[in-house]
Order: sequence, then structure tokens, then C-alpha cells
Amino acid sequence: MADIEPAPPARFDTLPLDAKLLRAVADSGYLTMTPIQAKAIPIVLQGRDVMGAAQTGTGKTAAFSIPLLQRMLKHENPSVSPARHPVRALVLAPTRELADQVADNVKKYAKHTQLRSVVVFGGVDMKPQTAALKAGVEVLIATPGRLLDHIEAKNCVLNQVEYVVLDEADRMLDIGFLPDLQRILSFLPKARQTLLFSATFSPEIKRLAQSYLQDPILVETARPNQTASTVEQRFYGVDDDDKRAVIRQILKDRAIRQAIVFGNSKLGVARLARSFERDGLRTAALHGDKSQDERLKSLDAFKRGEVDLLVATDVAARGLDIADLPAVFNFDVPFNAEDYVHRIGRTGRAGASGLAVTLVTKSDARLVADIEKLIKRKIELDSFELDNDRPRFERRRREESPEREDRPQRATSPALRAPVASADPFFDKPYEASSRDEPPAWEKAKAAAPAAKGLSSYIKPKKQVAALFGGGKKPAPAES
DNA sequence: AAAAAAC
Repeated sequence: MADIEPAPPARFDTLPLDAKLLRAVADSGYLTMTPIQAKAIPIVLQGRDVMGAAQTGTGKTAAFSIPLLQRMLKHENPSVSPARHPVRALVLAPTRELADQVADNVKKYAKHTQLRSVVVFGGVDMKPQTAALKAGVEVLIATPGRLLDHIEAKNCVLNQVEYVVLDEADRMLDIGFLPDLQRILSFLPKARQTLLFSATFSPEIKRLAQSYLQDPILVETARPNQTASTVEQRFYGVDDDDKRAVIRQILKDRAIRQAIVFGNSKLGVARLARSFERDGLRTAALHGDKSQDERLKSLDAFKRGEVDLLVATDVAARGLDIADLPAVFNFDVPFNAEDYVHRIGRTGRAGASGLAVTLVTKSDARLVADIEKLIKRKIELDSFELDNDRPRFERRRREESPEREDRPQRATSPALRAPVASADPFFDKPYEASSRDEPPAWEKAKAAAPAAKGLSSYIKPKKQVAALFGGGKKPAPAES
């Protein structure tokens, strides 16, 4: 196990890449590599297994797809008849939209080569996918469920796969995906090059990943789990009833052109989207209860700027590349701290600036403490002063009335701009240390973790919640 | 406390 030294900024054309790939990179407008690309591409070209950790929005997709295409061009597998066109590279992603996006990137970099790629995911007709697979593709990009369908239908054979990539690898290795993932991997040759990429890797997942890699090299360009420094992060202590008004006011005060609003549940997201729509904001919803057609339409309309707000579950938290997105709102604090890092990573991409606002209610204290530990940064909880802070029943009435132009407009509250101490001592309670505080211990990880011992071996231990809530001050809800 | 991923 070796780590590598930081490389100086370098141009793509200094790499030993086929002219066809260099031309595609140039066509894309890229000249110099990002740090993760500069570090990872040479290692992937050597044929080594890689675990790559880099901040959101720093070009991980290119960091694996360009060198993989290069290897496929240069290292023909002699045991395979070229006429059979077996799948040689497999890329797995945790959501359909992300798989689609990765496939777009692969196609872009492969466009001057003979290498063909196809993406398969659920929610859409299998027939076109089947036809493409049967015609033969070298690169297959997929979500797990639909891929297993195609395997069982014998639409594709994976016993010649030479390269495997797990995009958002920590998600692919988590409990919800692991059974499907293991089944897929069981169809692949043991001798292959495996690449794992994500912005977040917990120590547990790093250990688990060892059993899927051979003599890997860790490539990281920053401490993993780190948020982009170009994102301004704000946390506001609010009441549930005020959340929508707070978001609307921030949008107005800061003249925010477009934003994603994340919620924790599909139903909540659907309702919230309707509410913003009633407020006159052009809104689209994105969650797993919508048809795939609707999902793609929502995302597309948002990317084209035809809607102002995309209200989404964590289906949109990871990987999606939306150019110049100015802001992300967490209407709900995410259940997993890792998802906080991914959600706010939709803004501030490629060095741009961005705003990430998280709305915090009293019941979220533990979740916020988790985030604070993960990103290793003190979180200041600000109070928020609504412009029209009249009694609630009247505010409700005014919000429901169609003519809203006559609403009194006050200058931006200074509380919007400057962090202030929490108004509520509840939020100043210390939090419990958690397993996230363990040092990465990458060097020791391999020796310490022989093989995966079953799922329970990496499930995070439950933390002591009571201390966070003032020693049981808060009455426990009956259903929990 | 949820979401995601197959039909």
C-alpha cells in the first residue's frame, strides 16, 4: 500500500493518451487536470486498483473514464475474439440519473474511438437496452437492479470484464446495495482492475472495500468527507412552520436564480413542491415515486433553467452535475451526515461559489452533531428573522391570498449575513463523540480487516442519544 | 425517523 505525493497542475496533453482521447478531451474544453485527475489517471493507467477520494465537483468521472478508455484501446484482451464484442468495462452507479450522466461522459470521451457504450437502468423499457447489449458494447454503465435483470435474461455476459468502477462507492457498498452488488461481482472474473470513487468514505467502508480490491492505491486530494471551500454553509434554527417562508425569503434577499431543495421523504418532497408551485415559483419535483419519464423531465427542465426550484429526495444528492447551481437548501436535515456532504456538493462545483442553507429544528440536534463531526467543522446555528413576522394565523392568511405584492418589504436582516450565537441554549449542548472520530487508519486497515465478516461487522454503532437531548429532557415519542 | 435500486 503506497500513497503518492501531490502532483503539480498538469495539462491533459502531457499524459500518454491516445490522440483520439486527447482530441475528445480538448473538444470538451478541458485543458488542465484537477488534482484528483492528475493523481488518479497515471495510477489507473498503470493498471492498479484505486480507491479515489476527492471533494464533490472535482471531476472524478473523467478521472476514471479517460484512463480506462485508454487501457481498453491499448490493451486488447488477446483471449477474446474481437467479433464477439464482450463487455470489457462495467461502471455501476446508485441512481438512474447518475448512471445516465456517467454514460454521457463516457460517450463524450469515447466519441472518436471505436469503443461503444450503453447505459441500462430501471423504470424504462428493457427492449432498446437489450438490443444495444446484443449488438455488443465494450463499456456498460448500469444501476444494479436492471443489470441483474439483463444478466438473468442472458442479454449480456460479464465473464470477460476487465475493469469495474463503483461510482459513489461508499453508497454502493452500503447495506441497501451490497447484496445486489455482491451478486453482480460474482459474475465477473477475479482477475480485473477495480476502481472505487467517492467524496465520502467512512473508516468502516474503507475497511470493507479492502475485500473488493487487490493491492490498491489510495488516491485522495483532500481529507475525505470534506466540503468544497467555495460553498458558504449556513445553519438556521427554525420552526417547522416557518421553513418554507425562510426559503422564499432567502431566495428573494439573495436574488438566487435557481436552487435545489432537499427533503427526507418522497411524500414530503411532493407536498413541498406543490406548495412552492402555489407560491408562484417554477418548481419541479424529483423523487422515487415519480415515473422515470417524469424524473428525467424534471431534471432536464431544471438543467435548462426552465424551473427555478428542484425539490428532491436524496435521489438527487449524489453525483449530479448541474452547471453553476447557486444554492442548495436542506429543508430537512439529512439522516446520514455523508448525504449532507453530497447534497451541498451540487453547488460550488468546479471552483464556482455556492450557498448551502440547512434548516434545523430542535429534533435535529443529533443529526447536526453528526454532520459537525463528519466535516470536522464547528457549526454555528443562526437565528432567522422573517420580514413579515406577524402572528402566524395572519401570515398564513396572507400567504394564501393571491395578491402578495403589497406585502411590506423590509431591508435584509443582518442575521442573514453574519453568524450569531444560537438564541436557544438547547442547541449549545455538547455532543457525544462517535465512531467517526477514529483516524482514517488507512495504512492499518488492510491488516486489520481480513475478509468481510458479514454485514453486521461494518454497521455503525448506535450513539448515545440521551446526552444530546439534555439527559432525556425531551419526552420519548410513543412509537419509538 | 428514509431513500435508493427490478418486474
